[in-house]
Amino acid sequence: MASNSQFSIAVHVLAMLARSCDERVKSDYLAKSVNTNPVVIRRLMCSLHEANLVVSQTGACGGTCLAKKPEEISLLEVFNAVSTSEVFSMHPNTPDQDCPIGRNIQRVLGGLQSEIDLVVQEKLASYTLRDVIESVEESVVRVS
Amino acid sequence: MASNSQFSIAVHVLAMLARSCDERVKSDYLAKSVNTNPVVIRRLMCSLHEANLVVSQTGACGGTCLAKKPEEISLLEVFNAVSTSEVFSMHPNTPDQDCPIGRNIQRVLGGLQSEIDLVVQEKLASYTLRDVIESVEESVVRVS
DNA sequence: AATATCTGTAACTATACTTGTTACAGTTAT
DNA sequence: ATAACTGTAACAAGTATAGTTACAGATATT
Repeated sequence: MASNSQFSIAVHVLAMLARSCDERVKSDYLAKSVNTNPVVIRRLMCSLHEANLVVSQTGACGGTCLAKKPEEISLLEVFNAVSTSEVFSMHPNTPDQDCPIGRNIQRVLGGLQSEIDLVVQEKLASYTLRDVIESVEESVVRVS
Repeated sequence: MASNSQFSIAVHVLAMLARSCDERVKSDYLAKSVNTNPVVIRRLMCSLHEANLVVSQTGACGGTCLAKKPEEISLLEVFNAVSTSEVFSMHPNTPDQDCPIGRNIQRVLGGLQSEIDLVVQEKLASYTLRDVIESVEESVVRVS
């Protein structure tokens, strides 16, 4: 229960919202599909709302809708809305600055990290929520 | 102290070994440069040894050397030797199989994960330990 | 107006992962 | 023999994630 699956849940939930068009969807309903607790969904919705990806309404007959059309939501936006960590982390302790390698390794690793982030972001930016829905539909067709 | 920095430490340590050519390097010495405990280094060496990247010798005057030349060690090999997690994780619980989205989302996300892994791997494969050392040396020159 | 139904959010627990640390068995050079 | 290493087990500490309960606040319905 330790690794971050927020992005996976986010894509799942957003696909559900896209399927419901403009009808508000309740966190209970989404939680059942994801197989988790409604509060987990509502917490996630908070991040998605801050990123302007969804709109929620409180009260009876409340729920959540997409804030944009599926083809206007890239997976990069979703990722940035919920992601926390990088592909690899720097060591938290400062290396020995008296060592030629220790003094410079963080700069080199930082550059590598930036390059990797870039290709990941490019890949994520190349897909929208619409693409996800279409892939899901293809799977549905294949299965039936 | 929670995110995995094994890859960063591995690159740091391997760069140190490359700099010492065929001289055996002790875990105490490496630990000082990385600013951590020698056991952390020895544990990491275990993974690197399994991946045939280093050779160690026990006993007095023991220590570790590179098993190959720096230009023959790609960062992808290093990453695969130590990495554990993916860029994003699947939700651990199985989604509701009675829901059209729930039934298919894992397949779609798995495909995305594979694509992302591929571009990350390509990027990592494009660099060797030699490139890292050269970048470090460049930094040294810049600083002095 | 009263009620039922939602979201938003705080607080707490459980679990798992990573690192740091101590300790010691086994190996090797001197 | 002794000293100096690695390999590795065992445990503590810190932190991140998710699950859960509880409740305040908002809103539609009656």
